[in-house]
Amino acid sequence: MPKRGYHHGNLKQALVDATLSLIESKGPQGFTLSEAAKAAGVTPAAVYRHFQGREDLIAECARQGYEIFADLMEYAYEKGRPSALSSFEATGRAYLAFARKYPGHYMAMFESGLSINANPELARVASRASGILEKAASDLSQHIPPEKRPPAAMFSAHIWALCHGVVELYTRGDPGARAPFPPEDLLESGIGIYLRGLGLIPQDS
Amino acid sequence: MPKRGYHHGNLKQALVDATLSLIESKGPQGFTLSEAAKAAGVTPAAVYRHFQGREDLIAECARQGYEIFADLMEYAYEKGRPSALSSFEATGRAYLAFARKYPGHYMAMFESGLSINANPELARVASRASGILEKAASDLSQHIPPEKRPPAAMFSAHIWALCHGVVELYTRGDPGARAPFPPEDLLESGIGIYLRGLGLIPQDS
DNA sequence: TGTACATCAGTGAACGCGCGTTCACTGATGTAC
DNA sequence: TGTACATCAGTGAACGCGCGTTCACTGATGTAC
Repeated sequence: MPKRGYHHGNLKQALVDATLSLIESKGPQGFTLSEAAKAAGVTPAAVYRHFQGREDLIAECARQGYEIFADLMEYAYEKGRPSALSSFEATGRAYLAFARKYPGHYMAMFESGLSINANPELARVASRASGILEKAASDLSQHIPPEKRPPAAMFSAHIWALCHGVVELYTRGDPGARAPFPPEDLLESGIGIYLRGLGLIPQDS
Repeated sequence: MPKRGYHHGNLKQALVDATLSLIESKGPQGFTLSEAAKAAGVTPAAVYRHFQGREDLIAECARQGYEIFADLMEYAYEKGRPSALSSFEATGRAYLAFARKYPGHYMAMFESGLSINANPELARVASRASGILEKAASDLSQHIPPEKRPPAAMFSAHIWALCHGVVELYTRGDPGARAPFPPEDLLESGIGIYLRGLGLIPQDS
């Protein structure tokens, strides 16, 4: 990061990075544009060269997050093939891994309260991410007899909700949030029981 | 609410109520102490007669929320008896119903970022709430053969996470959050599949 | 019933502060010739 | 290679604003006698 001199060189990304670490430590509403500027070593006014304001800055963090997230999900999905089951399980694991590894991005995406649809670019990249999980769910649903097959969108929503709940409740380092089990184990076992309920894993395994 | 005159009469609760509706509309970090005071028809300084500050005000909202929440869960649990299964399912439904009916409380409890353990009274009432779900899970686990019985705390955590995920992802009126299914149905079907996976509901129902 | 007095909830002014945003500017960089 | 000039990223001062918090105060209420 060549920061010396009058011109920063790569201020836009430096601001995003500063914002990400502020979000991580103080929450998406817990910091100011001025703080982000200072953290990037720059005057608050300089931010306006690259972003329309605070909201826009957070949106860019979320956008980059969705991009990374979708890539990870895609990679997990591909790697699990050709087994639909292992693909599906891998995407669940990837979800949690992402939340762990990129907490700032995760919070910008899911906890900042920004409206996805207000920003077309954001909507596009977000739907790329969710599309992959839906694809994995749809592949998997082929293995359920048609007459008792629930809509793929439904169990992709179940898994998404379970993943999100585990992240929010058991992953945060909040003093006071006691995690009864490691989140990874919790998610793994939860998904296992769920898939057994769908008849996709033998009952006695 | 007798508000006329110099003395308010019930300012403490009026402040809590004002805060709850501010949280509901602007998020737990999206309002100021001064706004809450103004909404209650009072000078910001008056707040300090009843609370130590903003944080303390939110904590009281959360405390009242946990109290209501625990009562609802308890009621649902009792009402489902003596069937352990129906008790368990009822607590899941109660969770979602609470989140829907008391969004301000819910956000103060789960999205405000306040540390439960920093406030002993808050920790006490919060554990009363989670204790009920764990009890329901423990009752239910008696119906699983001991050798394949997972810890009750584990599947209470699974259900808690699923409930929370459904609320966060599919209940919020955010423009852009399309809910593929009504949250109630999503939760109901998710829990159903999960319980089938545990062998507590016949596979072909 | 009336009066004196203690209590205490809420006031309003004051404080220092950091915010977001604007603006004319400055000075580094890159390019044309 | 050198020079003139256009570009534009970042500066720093300024603005009006609302914040949280403190303080001496005021005036309503309740109670003792």
